[in-house]
Amino acid sequence: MNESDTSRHFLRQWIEKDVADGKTGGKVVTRFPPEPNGYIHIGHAKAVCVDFGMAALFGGECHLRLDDTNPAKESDEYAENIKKDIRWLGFQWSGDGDGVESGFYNASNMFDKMYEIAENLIKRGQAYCCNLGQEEWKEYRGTPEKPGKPSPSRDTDPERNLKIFREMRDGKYADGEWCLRAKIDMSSPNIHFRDPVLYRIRHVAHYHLGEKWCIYPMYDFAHPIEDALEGVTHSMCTLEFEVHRPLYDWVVDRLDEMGMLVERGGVKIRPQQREFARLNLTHTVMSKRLLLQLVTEGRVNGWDDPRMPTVCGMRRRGYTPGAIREFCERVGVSKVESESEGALLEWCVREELNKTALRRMAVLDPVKVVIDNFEGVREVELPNNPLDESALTRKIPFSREIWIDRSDFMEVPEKKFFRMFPGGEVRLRGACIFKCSHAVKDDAGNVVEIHGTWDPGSWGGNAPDGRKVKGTIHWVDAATGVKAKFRLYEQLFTAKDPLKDGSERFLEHMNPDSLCEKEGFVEPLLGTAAPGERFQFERTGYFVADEKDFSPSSPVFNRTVTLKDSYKPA
RNA sequence: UGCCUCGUGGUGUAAUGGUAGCACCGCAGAUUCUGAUUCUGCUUGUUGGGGUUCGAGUCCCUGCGAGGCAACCA
Repeated sequence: MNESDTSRHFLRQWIEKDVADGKTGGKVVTRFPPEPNGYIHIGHAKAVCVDFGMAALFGGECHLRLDDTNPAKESDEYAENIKKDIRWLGFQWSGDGDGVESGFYNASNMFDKMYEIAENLIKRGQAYCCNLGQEEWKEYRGTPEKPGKPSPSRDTDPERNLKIFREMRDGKYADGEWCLRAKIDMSSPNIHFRDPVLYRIRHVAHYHLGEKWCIYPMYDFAHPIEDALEGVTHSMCTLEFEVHRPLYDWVVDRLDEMGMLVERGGVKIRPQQREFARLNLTHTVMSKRLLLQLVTEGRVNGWDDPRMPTVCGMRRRGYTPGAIREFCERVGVSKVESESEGALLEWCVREELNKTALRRMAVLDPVKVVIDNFEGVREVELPNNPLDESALTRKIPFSREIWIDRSDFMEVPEKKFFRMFPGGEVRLRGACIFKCSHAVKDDAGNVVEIHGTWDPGSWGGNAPDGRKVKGTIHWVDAATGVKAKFRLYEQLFTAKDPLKDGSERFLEHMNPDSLCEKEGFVEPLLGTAAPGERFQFERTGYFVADEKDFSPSSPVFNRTVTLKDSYKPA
């Protein structure tokens, strides 16, 4: 990615201007703030690319901050996997790798500061404790069309508020009994200004801090504080937070009044929030809740199921970090809610793998071919990657009996089928020209064995008389081929938008054929592949040795993506 | 019917008052020992109406459409 390739989208122009205006104190600082309550998916990957990408573009830094302000749903397992996935995507926060991790933050590490700020707000008469119940709360808040009305506690004096707030902290009250609210404007057209809740009581242990707190800050209060205290200059998030922005600015203003904004290069750093459209992908769902449902109901085999849009799922599928980054670059950044096509992601994957994946031959649905006039064993030499000479070549044994794919044979060829059929000639990739004589069938009419002869003058693949053979098919030597399992993946959902009938009915759109398991043979070399290693199986697709289930004695390959196929029977 | 945001080919995005461009998808052809790759060509677009301007996708007004906001979630 160089500068001219990068789109000059509105966020970039925004930051450019702030840098020019000297607002950043010499360093652009962004942040990626996931909540550790699930695995990150391709949608988060776009945010990671934007957050880390913009920082890198301006020579600044991007913090990884776990926004762990709601202990009810968060866990260390999620936290660790988020870090792993971001590293895998190819991004680094300051100090990652040398154990310092100065660019890594937990929101929960700022709880002391947040509490102090909350007390300050109370003392300044800008926040108060409120004990409205759920129902009353709703009634007092009003609706978007109707202004709210003040809580009876709105004008309690700071002294008493401070006392109650400390009692909240000390565990004197039950969940929901009291909360701390900002004192702003109950009649604002923006509901987030109607005295929003700043702190709520939650008698729940925090995965990171244990029992230290029983009150926890709300996102709208915590986020601007985190940004400000970390010296973040540009805080980018998704569109639904646009309405929260005035509140974000309100908190930053209060921090400014309290003299709590950090200074850098003689400049007071005022964090600013801007919003861009989240990534949506066709034929999948992106909501953490729905993905969790797929996992817990066993509709897929875990968060890292290769059909999942999670980063760990895509990794297991064989997608590359580079392809994912390229995809995020290509879909662009804007404020238009849109749905990108999965085809573009697949194109990015093929684009990279075509250049880098070693070529191999694998037969997924084997049928035996006997070359009646072939004797002994010969060796075929083929390039590991015809696009990259430095990848060198490999040698593959070839003998009288081989496996080919069932789909490469037709007893009665249709028009424009130029693979194997009785009476026709086909090239066996890298080996020779073969003329099929007949097929042996079982009682049910299934082809069980194909016979024919080779042209002894054609070793290497070219006819001695220069005659053209249009079709070339792949094969695996039966004597030395290695048995292998293949997992063929397709879209998890048949509908472009699985949520079109509402999220409660999205399961109805699941693709029953999203996973198809096959058993066949691969060329001998593949028995020693490393888990996670990616290949192109010629004429078939890109595959990866499964990172969990592959072993030399029982090779398992996941299909990453098929090769483009322009074969259309006439 | 409150407030906020957004409408450019099938999809995603560019054009920042001056020739509507790029990519993916699709289609057609060339090359090819992968029906892949590569190469060439093609189809398809500014939400309607009014206004400002020499000139509007861009600015203004208005209609239409889409989305967001009424968790003590993030």
